[in-house]
Amino acid sequence: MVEERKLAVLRAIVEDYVSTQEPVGSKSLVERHQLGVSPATVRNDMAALEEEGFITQPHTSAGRIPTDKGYRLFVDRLSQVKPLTAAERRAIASLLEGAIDLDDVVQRSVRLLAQLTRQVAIVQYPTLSRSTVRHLEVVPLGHARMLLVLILSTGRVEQRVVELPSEPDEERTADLRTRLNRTVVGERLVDACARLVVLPEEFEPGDRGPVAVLVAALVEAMSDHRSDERVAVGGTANLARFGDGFDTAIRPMLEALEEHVVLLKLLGEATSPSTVTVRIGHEGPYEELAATSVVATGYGPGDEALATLGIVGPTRMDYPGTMAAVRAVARYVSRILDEG
Amino acid sequence: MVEERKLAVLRAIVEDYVSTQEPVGSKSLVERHQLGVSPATVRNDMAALEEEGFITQPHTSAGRIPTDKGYRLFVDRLSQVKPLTAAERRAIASLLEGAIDLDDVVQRSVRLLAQLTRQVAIVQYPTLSRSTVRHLEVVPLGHARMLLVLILSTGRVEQRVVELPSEPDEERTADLRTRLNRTVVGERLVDACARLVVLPEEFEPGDRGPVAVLVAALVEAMSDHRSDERVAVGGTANLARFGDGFDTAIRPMLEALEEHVVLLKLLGEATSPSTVTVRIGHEGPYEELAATSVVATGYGPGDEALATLGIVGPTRMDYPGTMAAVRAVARYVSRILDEG
DNA sequence: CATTGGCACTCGGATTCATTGAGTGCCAGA
DNA sequence: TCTGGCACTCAATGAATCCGAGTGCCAATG
Repeated sequence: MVEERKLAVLRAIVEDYVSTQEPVGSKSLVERHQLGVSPATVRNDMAALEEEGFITQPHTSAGRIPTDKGYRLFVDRLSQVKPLTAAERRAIASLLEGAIDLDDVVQRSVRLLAQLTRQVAIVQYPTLSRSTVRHLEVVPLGHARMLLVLILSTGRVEQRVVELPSEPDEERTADLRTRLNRTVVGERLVDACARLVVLPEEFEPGDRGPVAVLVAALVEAMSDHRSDERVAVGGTANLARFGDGFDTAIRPMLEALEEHVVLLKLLGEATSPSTVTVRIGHEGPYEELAATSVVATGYGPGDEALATLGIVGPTRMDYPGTMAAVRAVARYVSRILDEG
Repeated sequence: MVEERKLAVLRAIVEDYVSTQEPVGSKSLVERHQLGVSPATVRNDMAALEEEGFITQPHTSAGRIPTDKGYRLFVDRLSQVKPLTAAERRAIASLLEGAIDLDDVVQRSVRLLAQLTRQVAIVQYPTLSRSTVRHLEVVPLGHARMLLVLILSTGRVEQRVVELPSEPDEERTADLRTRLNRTVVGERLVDACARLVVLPEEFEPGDRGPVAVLVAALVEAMSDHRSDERVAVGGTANLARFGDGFDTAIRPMLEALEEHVVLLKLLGEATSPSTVTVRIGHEGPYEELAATSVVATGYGPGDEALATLGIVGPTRMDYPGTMAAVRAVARYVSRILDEG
């Protein structure tokens, strides 16, 4: 028995099963692929593959389907990168070029990814932790209320309204604006936070109270939004194509899609845009989603992974194609962030 | 034949069908309700109701199910307002009290509505057209770029970055800020737009260019966001409970949920918070959603309908309970907007 | 005249049973 | 090591049957 052919058989099984969604038998295998051997030989290989846990039969007298372990081997060693078509590349470029701001980029990406892969797409909004503060504006609203507007290098704008113990006069406000900006502009969020918390000490004792209130709101805006990271979801209609295990598989999926925390955990740690992470079935963190796989990667300017994007779909999916699409979108988005 | 009893029969049919999800026959009807007549009599009534188009049989020798027309009659004349339980009232109050800003109110409402009705909930973000301008801030970002921050009476904040032909000096900026605020503060968005477009004429001919650029951005921010109204969606996992017509009904639903324009059309015109609109099956604007009903109502401060919220579910739903929940949430949200 | 009990009739859904065929494992032979 | 042959398994398919909930109609009744 040739080891190499055994792997070829596994590859053929995965490919056939993904495209037909039906258990594949030895006969149809030799018909559809040039394996150069008889069905009986393939059967021997299949028996061995099953022994090793790469494939399994749903019931005796049926063809084989890949196990999670089988998909894993396929993804790691058997699949070739499937280049996108020119049309697809153009579609990506033209759709993303038109974006007007950061949020728009994210929303377009999610739609794009869903269309390309025909799966449910998830795009995390860029994390703020790595970005820097571009400007901080303090706007008095009257009645001792202040609007804080935080503008970040990624283009994101955060705002908070805070209530002060008393209405500060115009001069104090201007002074505050200057000093706050001097403290945070150009700094990374983490550093900005660190410098902010000690800022009140530089003020007159009488002014420390109000300043502390402002600082607290700012620190909250910065760190709060770092943990409570937002995600965009698209292509949920593709769930309807899930196939057989409909209500068993779709229910937990719909629930997961409502919980952004769950989605973030699904996407996992942001990796470099050139590395695509594939998590197959049980490898994921949720037992209820054992029938789904995640294909994800990081993205961000300058090859630095600011956030994660990816897709979720049935374990039985076209991994090479999906991985290519995910990687391509991540690269394009990264490039756009580079320019912005 | 007593006309009144016929209606009682229809009511009983609707109630039973909604709770059991199965066609209801004459015998089980008299068992479960105190109609005081025999099955044979009920059969006569049912024949009449079918003749008039209020009920139908899926196939001969089966029980009856209500038609859209039957549900309509039920909703209009037969259903009683089902008061919420004390626990539900408390849940609404406590969940909504904790909201920190407008967006948070909307997001909490959508979750609340989904939980109460166990349907897919949709809440439109309050329309800006009726709200007034509270403050307008102009922040120079350097490199001839300006940040415009628009704060509205509803608490919503819109921002735009505009690029000017040249960097204005500090004095000009301050002057601009003052004059812009004098023009728009306190005005409704529509009026603010109207006054803005003629504003450049008040400036020196040389300054009109930059001012016009700013005005254009502001007008865009105001009117743009009026048409491109946003909606929040929640409780999609409830789609999994849709029942039988799963993939026929769920597919178009998932697609609709991705298209906010479609959702807005589904919700329809905002009505007064005290009026709950019910659109049953074919009464809605989309043929593909003929198996779904919409229960919606307007909400907003001071009984003025700023936006719409509601739920979408199968025609076979608990209308009285759903209507009560929708109305209750709309009232609570309106009250909160009143205070804000 | 509305109501009721009786009765024949319908027909979808469940049950059973036989058939089919794709697919397997195993073995002897090339 | 591969192959053809062969007996075996078992899900899926379809025909035949049964069951019963539910109906419509009618004659009898208060």
